[in-house]
Amino acid sequence: MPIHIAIAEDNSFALQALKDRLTKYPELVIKYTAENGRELLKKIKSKSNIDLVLMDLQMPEMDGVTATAEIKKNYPHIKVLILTMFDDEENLFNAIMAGASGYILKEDDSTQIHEAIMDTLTGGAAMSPTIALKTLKLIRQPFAADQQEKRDFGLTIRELELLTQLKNGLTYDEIASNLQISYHTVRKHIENIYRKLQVNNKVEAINKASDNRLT
Amino acid sequence: MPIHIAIAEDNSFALQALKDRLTKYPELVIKYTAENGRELLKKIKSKSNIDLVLMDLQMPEMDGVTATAEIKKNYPHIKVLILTMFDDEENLFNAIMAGASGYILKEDDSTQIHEAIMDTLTGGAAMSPTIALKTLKLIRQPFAADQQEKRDFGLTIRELELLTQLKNGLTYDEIASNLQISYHTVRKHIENIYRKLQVNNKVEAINKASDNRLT
DNA sequence: AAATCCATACGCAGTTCTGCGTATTTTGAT
DNA sequence: ATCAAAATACGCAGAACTGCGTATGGATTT
Repeated sequence: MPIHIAIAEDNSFALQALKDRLTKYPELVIKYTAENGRELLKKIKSKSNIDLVLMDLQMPEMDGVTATAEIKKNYPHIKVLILTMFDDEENLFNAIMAGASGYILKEDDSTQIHEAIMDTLTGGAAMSPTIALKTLKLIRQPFAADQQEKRDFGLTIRELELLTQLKNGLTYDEIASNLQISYHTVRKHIENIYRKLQVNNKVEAINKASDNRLT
Repeated sequence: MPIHIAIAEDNSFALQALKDRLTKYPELVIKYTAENGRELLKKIKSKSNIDLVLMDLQMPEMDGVTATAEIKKNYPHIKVLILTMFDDEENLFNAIMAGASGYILKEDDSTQIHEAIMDTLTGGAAMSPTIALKTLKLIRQPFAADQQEKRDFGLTIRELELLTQLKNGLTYDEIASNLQISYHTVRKHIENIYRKLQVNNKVEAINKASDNRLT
């Protein structure tokens, strides 16, 4: 069964190089190409249906992230694979957020490209280790806090104020000035906070407060 | 530089098969093995430092998910790669939540195992397309609206490791011990991190890293 | 071959933080 | 009005951190 592909790439040299690599797999049929996101969207609208888009990120008129978002909004069944270079992680991540199914490197050989396309169309996602790790970390975030029950440790209002100042990275002197109390008082409050939270330094106190949603 | 590895696997046949495949790469040094999570934790505590654990999921006494969580809590610098079969996605996902850096299939050949280990130790994550897609879907839900400007400040992988240790509230001495480098080196790294992030203390560095999703 | 970046390592001086003890004043509840 | 808790305040000693200068070896790039 042929796989219908569209390509968005403004650099004609890169485009040709990519097309050359795809010819090795006859089932990969390039239906049309575009030089930017806006042109791609027009062609998707007017031409025949496609299964997958290979999408560059930096393009004039409309960039790849925006184009990806538009495609997923209007044609959610079309998969988007991002064409990228190693040093473009920021946009790449945005593209994944916008709905891309993964990405391939511009220097990938035909085998790797084919594999990424197949992974994508069979219900997977093509992702480099670096991007994979970023997503793992993001995914862990909201769950980490829910794992343990939250306590309030009997902190007073004033102590919570101090904790907020600590969290902002202020020194004891700065906190004293902010709250209009002496350095010594700041210290005593923080001693009490540490005892209640059972920690021994700023960072631990901040983490524990954050884990328990005290600040 | 040798990579120090521990293995937790209760099936002696599978263990031997894995060890055989690792011998192809002399830099991968198996420091010790364990038949369950509890035994592994004991050995980590009592024996020399390791870089990475290859972890089975189904084990008696203490399963791989629990063991992973324990390791990441107490030794966040140790990477965990899960040993799994294709039909084990549920636990696998839990393991990733618990802090695993990725996984390898029990039937992977030595090349794939080596690649996964290297990906992991150089700051990436080893993930199959199937698992990758699961994480992508999860990640898009809660954070779709979250597109602020993020920078990476040119931090190196090593510096990001240091940042993670800082975030956990460790002292310089503890970090030095965890990463097996001198106290002086820890300080120099942190000085460089502060300069790149343009901050002057731990708390500010941690906040800035967190704001920009560096950790 | 030279230049650059990265990771490693050390010392000095100064700042900031932490634990412990002590003490007075203010506030709120009985 | 009294009692308890909370907030305020001070000093000492030691631990931890920070800024700055310097240096070396390895890896990468030019």
